[in-house]
Amino acid sequence: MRDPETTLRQHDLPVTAQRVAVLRAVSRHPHATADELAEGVRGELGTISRQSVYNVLNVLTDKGIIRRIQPADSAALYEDRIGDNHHHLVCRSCGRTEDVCCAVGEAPCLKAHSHHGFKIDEAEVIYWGTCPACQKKR
Amino acid sequence: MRDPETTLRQHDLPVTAQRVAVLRAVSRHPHATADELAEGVRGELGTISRQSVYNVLNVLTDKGIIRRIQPADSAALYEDRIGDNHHHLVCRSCGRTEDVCCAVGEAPCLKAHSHHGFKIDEAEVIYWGTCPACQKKR
DNA sequence: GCAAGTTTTTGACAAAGTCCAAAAGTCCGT
DNA sequence: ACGGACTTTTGGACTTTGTCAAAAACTTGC
Repeated sequence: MRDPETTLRQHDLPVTAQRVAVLRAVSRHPHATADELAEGVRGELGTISRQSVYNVLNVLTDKGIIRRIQPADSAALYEDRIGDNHHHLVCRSCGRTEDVCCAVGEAPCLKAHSHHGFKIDEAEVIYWGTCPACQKKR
Repeated sequence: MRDPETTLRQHDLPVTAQRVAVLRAVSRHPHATADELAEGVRGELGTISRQSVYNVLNVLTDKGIIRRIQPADSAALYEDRIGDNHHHLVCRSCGRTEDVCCAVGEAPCLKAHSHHGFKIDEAEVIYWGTCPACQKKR
């Protein structure tokens, strides 16, 4: 992703310190929650309100600049990488999240076209399992 | 699904009025939230506490009697159909949820074996789109 | 029936987000 | 630069979804 300010201008968004800092935080910490990102931003800006973090994340998500994923039993996570159709692998016991390239050929999962008259725009895949560290623990 | 009492006994669960009623409610209303199910149960039993609904749903989910799905921006939904590897289609604007049989051949999506050392036990697929009713509205 | 062990209930609590109105900032034309 | 119009940010209250804990009420097996 190019630098935050340019990205914001390309999407007709006024450039504010908060938005720049949130974008950088998302870049630095992929798969972070809103609260974790808020912490990251505070390290850079000093302070930011919880509401602003949500505002910014919502705007950026709406514009397609970042992507929100919401695994079960966890707060929403945000990430930088967009448009490359990758999926996620989540550990059931610790919540650790990893990226996974689409497993078979090119996006076979998207083929459920027009079922029930729905217009489908995305297929989201989440693989559930146990990460190496948690396998050892038991 | 066979009758609720038999199902409970098969899993060594004491048969209580609440459990039977919740099971029936899940059967009657696939893809309902905990609150909607509570309403359904009240129509049958008169009253049930919110906590009991959660207790029962958790026990049933743990035993694999029902399945919980948790689409983004929605409370958890519960359903009867288990073990047939079907997925879900969710309307972004109204939240309507439909079942979808696995789109291509037999569960191609499950093939992301052992990525990152994870032991994968389930691949969950959610198709996002717009349902027919919401397409008309705009 | 009775004892032993589970469930259910009630009420308080926690996490993640949203709503609202006031204060502060950004951008654009001059 | 500067001012005004418009957008963001803030802070606080509120909502939703769900969990925790202790007491009261059930189920079950003998």
